[in-house]
Amino acid sequence: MDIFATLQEEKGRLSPSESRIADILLNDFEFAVNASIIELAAKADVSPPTVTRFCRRLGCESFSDFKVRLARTPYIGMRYLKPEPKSQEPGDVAQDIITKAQNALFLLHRSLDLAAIEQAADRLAQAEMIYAFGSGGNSSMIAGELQNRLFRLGLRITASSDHSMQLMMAAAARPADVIIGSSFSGRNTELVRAFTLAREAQVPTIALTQSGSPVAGAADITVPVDLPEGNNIYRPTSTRIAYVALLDIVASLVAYRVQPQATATLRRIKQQLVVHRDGDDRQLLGD
Amino acid sequence: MDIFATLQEEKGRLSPSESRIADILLNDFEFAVNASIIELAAKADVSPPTVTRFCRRLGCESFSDFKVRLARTPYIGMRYLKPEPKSQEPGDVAQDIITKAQNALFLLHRSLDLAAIEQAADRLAQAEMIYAFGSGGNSSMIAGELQNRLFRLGLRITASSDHSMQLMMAAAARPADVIIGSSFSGRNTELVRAFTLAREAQVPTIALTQSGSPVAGAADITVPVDLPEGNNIYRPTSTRIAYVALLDIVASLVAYRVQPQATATLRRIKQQLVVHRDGDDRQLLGD
DNA sequence: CCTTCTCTGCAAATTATTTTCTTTATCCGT
DNA sequence: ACGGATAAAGAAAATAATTTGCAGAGAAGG
Repeated sequence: MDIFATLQEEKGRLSPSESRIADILLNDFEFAVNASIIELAAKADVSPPTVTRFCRRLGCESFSDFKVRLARTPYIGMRYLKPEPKSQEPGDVAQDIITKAQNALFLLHRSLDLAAIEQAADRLAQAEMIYAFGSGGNSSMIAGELQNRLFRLGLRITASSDHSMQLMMAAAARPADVIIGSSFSGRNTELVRAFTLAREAQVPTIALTQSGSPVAGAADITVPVDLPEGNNIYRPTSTRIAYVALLDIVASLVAYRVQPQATATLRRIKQQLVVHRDGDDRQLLGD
Repeated sequence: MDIFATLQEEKGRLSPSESRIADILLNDFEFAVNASIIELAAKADVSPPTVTRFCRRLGCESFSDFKVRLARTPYIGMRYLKPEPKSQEPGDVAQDIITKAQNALFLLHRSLDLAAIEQAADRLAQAEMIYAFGSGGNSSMIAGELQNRLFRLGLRITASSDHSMQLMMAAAARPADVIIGSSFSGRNTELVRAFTLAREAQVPTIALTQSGSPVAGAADITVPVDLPEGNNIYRPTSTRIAYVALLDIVASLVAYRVQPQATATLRRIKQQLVVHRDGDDRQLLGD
């Protein structure tokens, strides 16, 4: 558990002095990670022992343990609160995007619903046919990636970003199949319609979307993805990265469930590539 | 600059005692971040002053500065050396994938060629028409994403994962256009062919690929992506995540270069979505 | 108004880190 | 091979940081 999560929980119960220490952590992380206990105490206007006690309360062994944990928290999370990047310099832009992406991964990891993911993996592994739906650019990429990942495991899967096709496919699907759909906003009403249709036909549905959203409500299994979004309209959403990672997790779990079949399929695919290319089999599976 | 990068540079020049300290950092990171200078010295079989000197040599102010930097490095980088994940439990798999992804982002950030990126962004921003090429699943996703990101900025762009189409498009392109292609392996010979064709027709080309590879050699501008790959064939490549992030960086820089145009285009796109959906404009640009 | 509890700082004790100084080992030119 | 220079590394001392123990202040509750 990281420091800031604990801090969140304990917040109400902190004494005035301790709150002042907490404020410094939140407002001046840079100072806090680099400060000695004496400097930190001075800045918070408390005595060093109070800082030690504060650390203990947060579940740390000692001040140095606290420092290490503090430094190790993907403090990145804090930056969401900070204003947008300083400049348009490539270095700053790169730094900002990498940070946001790492942050998104961190938040994803913290909020993963493993039970839902496992359920989804079970269903996918057993499906006779998988339909992957997603529209609007980002989600269509996710649907495509699902196909890209899962066909390699020997699963039967098709992806579609076309609403009309999705409806027809939902109508054609059978109870042994699975429909999996992605919606970043959770407000893709056409996807809701397809899910509803599937439900009537007893076809199981999995949604990768915001929890509590219409899309989530229409699916049998929801793998929730709840991340805050940046507000710079020029900035592509780091949420995409989180979705791709989530998808990797799901695909990996599916892979373990269908392992023998997957190994054989992968071998055939790889062989095909090697023969077709230049015989160097160190290359990736698919470019 | 992070500790491990410096360590890499200094490696050859370290004395025996210092090498022993370095070994501990590399082999037992967990111990190292939590140890006091005395414990670390004892484990390395050196005296505490030697540890202090070691820290200074690595560019740190003091041992505590060293500790903080050590703790803050996405130490994740180290895990590449470690064996594959412990189990098939969802929690472990998730942890492993998130770690690998963060690691990939970290390595990407460290190795970014900002000059090349800037050149690429310049070219893209000025292009009359952009052709995005990529095949084989992963790279076709990247080509699609390029389109998904850049059309929003008001740029004219089409993506293709079809080799024959790519050749025809390369032949149809004019010198004021730009061809941008992705290849994870750098060995996509069809892409090399398309680039070569483009070069003959004086159409500028940009490659997102491994540096030193055939694809890189055939392009005018190469934005290098050089990352080690995991070796678990069931594991999708975290390199994809790095590519997506790289693409975000490029797209952001392009956005700044075409800002007025982009703002107008984005407004129109957003308006379209709001009207078409339920009038809630807090939703993402494209699902 | 007293008791009791919590919060907090002070000073002492402990522990950690750095500095200084010295020894040892190594390298190089004669 | 021999001295001298230089670098490496430890011992001990000095300094700084951290924790502990204790006691006072103040609030809450009877």
